[in-house]
Amino acid sequence: MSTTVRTRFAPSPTGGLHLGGVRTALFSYLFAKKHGGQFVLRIEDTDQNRYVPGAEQYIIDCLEWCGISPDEGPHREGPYAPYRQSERKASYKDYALQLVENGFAYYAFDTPAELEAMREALRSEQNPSPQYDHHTRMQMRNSLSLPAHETQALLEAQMPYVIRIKMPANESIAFQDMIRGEIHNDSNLVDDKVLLKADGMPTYHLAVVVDDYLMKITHAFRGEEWLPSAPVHIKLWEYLGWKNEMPQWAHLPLILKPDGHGKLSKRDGDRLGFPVFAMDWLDPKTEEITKGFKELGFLPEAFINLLALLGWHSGEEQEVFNKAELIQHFSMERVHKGGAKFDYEKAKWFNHEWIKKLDSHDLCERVMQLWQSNGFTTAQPDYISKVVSLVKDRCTLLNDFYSQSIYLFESPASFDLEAIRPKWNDDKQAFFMAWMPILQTLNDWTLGSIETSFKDLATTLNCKAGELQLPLRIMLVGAKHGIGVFQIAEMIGKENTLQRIQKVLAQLAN
RNA sequence: GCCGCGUUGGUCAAUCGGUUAAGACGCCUCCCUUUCACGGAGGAAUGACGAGUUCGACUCUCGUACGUGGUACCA
Repeated sequence: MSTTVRTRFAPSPTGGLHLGGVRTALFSYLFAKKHGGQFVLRIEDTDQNRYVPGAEQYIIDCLEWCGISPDEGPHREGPYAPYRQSERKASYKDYALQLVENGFAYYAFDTPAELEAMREALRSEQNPSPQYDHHTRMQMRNSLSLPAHETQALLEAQMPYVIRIKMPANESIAFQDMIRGEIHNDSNLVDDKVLLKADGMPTYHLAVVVDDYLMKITHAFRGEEWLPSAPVHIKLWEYLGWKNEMPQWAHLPLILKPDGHGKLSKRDGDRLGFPVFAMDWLDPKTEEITKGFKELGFLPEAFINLLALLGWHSGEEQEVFNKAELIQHFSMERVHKGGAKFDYEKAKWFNHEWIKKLDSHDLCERVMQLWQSNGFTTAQPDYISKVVSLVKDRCTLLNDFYSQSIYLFESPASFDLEAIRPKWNDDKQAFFMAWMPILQTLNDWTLGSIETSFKDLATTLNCKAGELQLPLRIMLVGAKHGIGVFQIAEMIGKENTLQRIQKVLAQLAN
């Protein structure tokens, strides 16, 4: 018997991947890798009404970008293929029938209208959502309430049916959750969930149990929203005779909206101005684009780092972890029980830390790649490399590199003259007029000598060097920001420096 | 309504019966810098409430409140 850890991520490709989903995948991945096991991707794609084409590939792409690609899944060969629920359709029915045969499930012929009628009849203030359960099932049209020959007749007449689990009465269903410990449920309060739909497709409940069994999953991670249906799954494992192979469960806490309440959803991102998807998602049905962390300039390292710290904590002071460190430090005991509100400010801080932490060659590669894809490719790689290391401290997102360094590549489109004018005078004009020829003849074009010539001249002309620096900055950058002025002059070279000074001097004269 | 899960500053959170209740983000002040940042120093800000157990409770138990999830032929 194998003891290899096998975790799985079972997303539904109905709308893409939001933060909660990626985090489930991440924790599954970290746990599997920590124990030298495999991480399996299993696609939940049998809801034809909601299926979104392209979503599966999108999920695979997101996981790859995050650096947590599954070892097995629809994107690659694996011993338990196929990994798409839709392609496993045939086998689920057999298991459902096996359950019926053993008395753990039954055929139900009720039409949607009949179901609605039952709910309507039983609905009250005390019970706003009546269930199909051991209280009501004998009043419904199913193989439990009908005589055997009638059931047989309906079946032969091809009457549409679903298969429902027969939840036992008066039983305490308990299971062990890796995060929450022992959890109890009263079987009387669990309804007879549909296992096989009228179209022959399994519901999640049946499919996930069958697949986890067949794929030999040892540890199942999912969101806390699945906790209420866990007792159904527990009984299924038991009824199918696989109790000893049941995986360990881990129900991850929810990621909540940063402001109000509730689970974080796609709409919150639009509303509050931050991404909730890993990468840009173009919904083929609505043609709507949802912005992703990647496109907004997040590094995948930072993304998984911030996600890992949302609901998990190492217990030590370290907060910035690379993937290897996450794997090493990760432990289920330190996963939180309570939901965590997402904080975009902290998310950006993580990215900033990662920009500073990244090897400068690596960082430069990524910046160049980004610029290339945006059609901005001007300078030589070694110049860009120098620029990147000079400005990286002031960049929070990868996209900031453009705005933070554009003045090192081209002359500013406009100059903030209003920042200079109030204190501009003839002395300052005279200073720059005198400085230009000095620069012109400066042989050693380095930060140090440029600065020395600037300060020496200021002393000679009895000007305050400090007061001249802001005008010079405006001349070179166009605005009140950027790296050291003399550094800028050195970077852009003598010709550009003189040109920009002249340009502003001319504009000030008008 | 019922059931499940949860609750330490604005946010992420440490603590696993005895601490001045860490740290980080954000915010504020100062320093550095005659730009914007980075960096450095400091500050404000936390145990939902009520009982009980105990010499002692943020920590254990119970209750209440609040939050959140579920209550579908959706996942």
